[in-house]
Amino acid sequence: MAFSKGPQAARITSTDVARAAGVSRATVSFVLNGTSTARISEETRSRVLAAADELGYVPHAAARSLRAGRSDLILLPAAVSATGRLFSDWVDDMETALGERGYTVVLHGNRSPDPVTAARAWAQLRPAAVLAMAPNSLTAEAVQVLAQAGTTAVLTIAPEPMPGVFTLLGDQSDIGRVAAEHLVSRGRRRIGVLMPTERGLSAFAEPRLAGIQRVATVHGATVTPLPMPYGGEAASALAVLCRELGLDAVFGYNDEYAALLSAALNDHGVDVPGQIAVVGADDLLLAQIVRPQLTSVRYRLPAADLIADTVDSLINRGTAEPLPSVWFEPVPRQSS
Amino acid sequence: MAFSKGPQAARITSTDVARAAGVSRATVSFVLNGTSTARISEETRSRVLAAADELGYVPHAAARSLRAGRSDLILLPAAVSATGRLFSDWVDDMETALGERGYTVVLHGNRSPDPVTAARAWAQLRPAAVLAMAPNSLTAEAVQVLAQAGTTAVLTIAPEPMPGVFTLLGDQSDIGRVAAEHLVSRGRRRIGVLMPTERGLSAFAEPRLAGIQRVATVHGATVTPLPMPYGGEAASALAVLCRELGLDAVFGYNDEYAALLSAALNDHGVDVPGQIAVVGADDLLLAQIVRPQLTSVRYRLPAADLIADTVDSLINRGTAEPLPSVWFEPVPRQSS
DNA sequence: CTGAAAGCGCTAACAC
DNA sequence: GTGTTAGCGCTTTCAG
Repeated sequence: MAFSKGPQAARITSTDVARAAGVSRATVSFVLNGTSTARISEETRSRVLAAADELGYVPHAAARSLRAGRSDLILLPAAVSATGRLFSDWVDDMETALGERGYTVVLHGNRSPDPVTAARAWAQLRPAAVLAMAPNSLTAEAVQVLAQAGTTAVLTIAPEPMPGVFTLLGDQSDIGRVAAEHLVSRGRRRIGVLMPTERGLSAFAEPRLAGIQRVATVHGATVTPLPMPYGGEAASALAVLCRELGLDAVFGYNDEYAALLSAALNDHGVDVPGQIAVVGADDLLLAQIVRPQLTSVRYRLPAADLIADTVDSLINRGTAEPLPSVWFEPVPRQSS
Repeated sequence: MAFSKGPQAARITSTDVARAAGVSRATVSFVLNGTSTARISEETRSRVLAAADELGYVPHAAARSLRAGRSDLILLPAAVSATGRLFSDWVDDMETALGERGYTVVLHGNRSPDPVTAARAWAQLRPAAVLAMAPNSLTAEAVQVLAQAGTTAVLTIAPEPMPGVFTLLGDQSDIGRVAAEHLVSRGRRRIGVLMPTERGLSAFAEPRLAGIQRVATVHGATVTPLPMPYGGEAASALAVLCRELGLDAVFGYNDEYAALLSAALNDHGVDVPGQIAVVGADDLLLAQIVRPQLTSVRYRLPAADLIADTVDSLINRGTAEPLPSVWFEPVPRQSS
């Protein structure tokens, strides 16, 4: 496709609007922001609005927040690809809820090697709030970086409260714990744990593994970590390995990986759950689609509206009421 | 969890760095941006760098781009939840590829009723580029809004070139066409078309339906649109309806919806593909996991690196070489 | 009720 | 080589 740039369109600023409406820039600002300290006549008001509309004026967010000293940007660090449907639906709801409260939500795919580097990248944008939902995405130093950039509304999920951060109490290792307790109660003792090799997922996978190991130790079960990239051949190879190792159960990291492995086991003539039980996590619809239907671990976050109110309060008052913990429960189905 | 705001951290600006290093703000700027017009002594350079590091200085992106008249922000309007794995992997690759080229990629979940409103929301951020990959997310007027905001690097996918926009040639209706041709060649004549009711998806679903209708008309097949929300009960109800309507094939919108329906058909004793053939789209791994394995339509986008180069060229030179079209092909499996 | 004026933090001519 | 200076587009006192 041939493509060449059209003529550069004129850049419209509030000065242009002011000139067109025959008022000062200050008046334009008052009208457009509905500032109540200044009373603007209805006639002036509509003239300004008409001029802005006519010229196709769009305010410059950067200039606005630079001057105002606050921004309406909320940063949600998350790699889309590392996002199951459960979380992405929640993100969607958060965007809606925060949008209704006047914020601009933006997802920032996080390619940083460590929390401080990541925090620096976020801090450049001077967001009003950062919602760091991935485990271990924050350290004290990272929080400090954000604070120095003026972002004091920081929210995260962690096993215990982090200083200076609004912490949603929740522990990924509980997912492992719940899954392991379920498997052990079903008599399984040789548990494999699928570890996805995709970047960004080990932060979730490691604690899940740890949770399983804790339960296993108590009940004298063995735990074997099984690295696996998301793909059919890898799953097939791993299915063979599972049989060779004589495992009687696999925790599949989440439903997607678990379903992949379960199908591969099936292809290799391994009966699920007869020979090997498989448990996933996230309780995606996928778990109900596949056969055998997949046992899963569901987690629930507080409702988006509740969290949005919290974030809003954090931004405006610097403090917020505690929220209920993140909460995990097993959903037994055919695969275990 | 109780939470209260800690002490407000001091805001560090380049002035602070300059003072700490005993130089002017200009010198700080030169050092930090590696501006080559000014020669800075190695000694000054390292003193500035040390001071910046010491103070934990993070540049203010808004101030920077306000002054420089250009931003390194690239906006990718996309609702995470409306994103299949195929697309989200591509997004991930784009973030990496553009990140390597010095850009900050940000996803903007698009809750706007129309393209112009959406464009206005994007334009507020004055991005260097907008990658509007969802069909029909752009109109001439929306492009105009972006151009007035200084965003001339706009990329989209559309059936034919849009003026002022770098258009990746590709037509969602081809997905429907490919699917319908496949079904017709297998002797199917009573085709149902699953239409997801989730917001944001009709832009994809409508053209796919249109593509199917075109093929059906030619071959004397009937087409029945079947609205369905993403969920187990809805799928179940629809399975019953499919049987009642005497359909012999269903195009499932994409693999996720198709798999859901296929499982529901199975639950209701309908043989797939014996009685009803099911075809998905996107060729997700899911299609290989489910039984019967799902026939799908795969599409391929040009490689992320290629598109990143195009975007870079669009930003810096205002023009770019044509790219290969988006490309669709059927992937026959057991379900049809 | 409206306008003049002072910056927010930063960059890039242009001086020295 | 390094510093001075003039803004980028906007908000917000403070006068009138």
